[in-house]
Amino acid sequence: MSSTLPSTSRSLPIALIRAREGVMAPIREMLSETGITEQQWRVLRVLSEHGLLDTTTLAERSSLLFPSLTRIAASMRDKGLITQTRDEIDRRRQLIEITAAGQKIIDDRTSQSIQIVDDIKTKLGTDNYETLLDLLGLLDLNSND
Amino acid sequence: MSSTLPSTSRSLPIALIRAREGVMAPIREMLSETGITEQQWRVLRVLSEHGLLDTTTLAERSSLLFPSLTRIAASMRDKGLITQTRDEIDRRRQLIEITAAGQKIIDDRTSQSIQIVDDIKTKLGTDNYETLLDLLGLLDLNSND
DNA sequence: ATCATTTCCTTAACATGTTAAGTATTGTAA
DNA sequence: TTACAATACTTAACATGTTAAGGAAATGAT
Repeated sequence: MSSTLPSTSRSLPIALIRAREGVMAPIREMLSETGITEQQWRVLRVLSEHGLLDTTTLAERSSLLFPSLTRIAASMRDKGLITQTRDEIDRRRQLIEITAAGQKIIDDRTSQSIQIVDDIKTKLGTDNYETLLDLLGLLDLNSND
Repeated sequence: MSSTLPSTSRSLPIALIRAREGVMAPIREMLSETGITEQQWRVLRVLSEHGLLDTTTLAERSSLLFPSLTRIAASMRDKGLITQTRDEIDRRRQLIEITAAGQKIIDDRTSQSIQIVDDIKTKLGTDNYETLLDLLGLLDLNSND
């Protein structure tokens, strides 16, 4: 198909990193006053949306590797943002739930978050925004091609 | 524009992370035998394309933060993949260049890299691939909107 | 010339990414 | 029931991401 590598300025991995920087910059700014990281925000969002989850499912839905989530969950438990309990039926499993304090971090920033998403939609155009999500979905390993 | 946050399954930051996973998986597999990381590969690619570069320009073109590049460059120098020299005119600057050993790592894997890119183009379709790069470019902070 | 500012880079500290090895519990099959 | 395999995590070790502080050289204003 091609006979040469694309210029690094037209490289998909680099484009993905830079796009992520652009998207995350305002979110990070929003979170700077909370003392939580972008990853912890993602965990809170997933827990808020799905309720009680085991660690494996939480890792998958928040796109975090297991060892990262182990550390992040410990840190979030210490901050009182989540609770961890053992599944009494399958004692290997750990069940994680958001606390009121964790939910409040989300609730207090919902309108600001919506504004950030809307700014991106405006920048791209809504059609392009949806197209972009669809194309990115095609690259996802764990999707059904 | 919107009144609710998107579901986390339709979140742009998460979609970007997952797409990156999908794109990088075969590249990581390719690099596993070399002992260099995905970031070091990026540095080699940029240096190979642009020749001698100062650290600031190299960081920008390889999309690495300065402190990361400081560590990565030290490690790559120790491995003999790059050389670091001081700019004699502006002695604050450091000039970095790829070595023959570094270039060989690229040369030995060029066809395999092209194949990986082609696989992605095939998966998306070439038009979609170009569209995706263009849309991602719109999200880049440092681009001229 | 001198001092403050800016630029270019390094170091530090902590969080996460990544791979591999380890532990405890459950499932399975002889 | 016992031994082997699989599952659900945890820990370890090292690399990178991220923010803040620091150091050295150049620039600019006085």
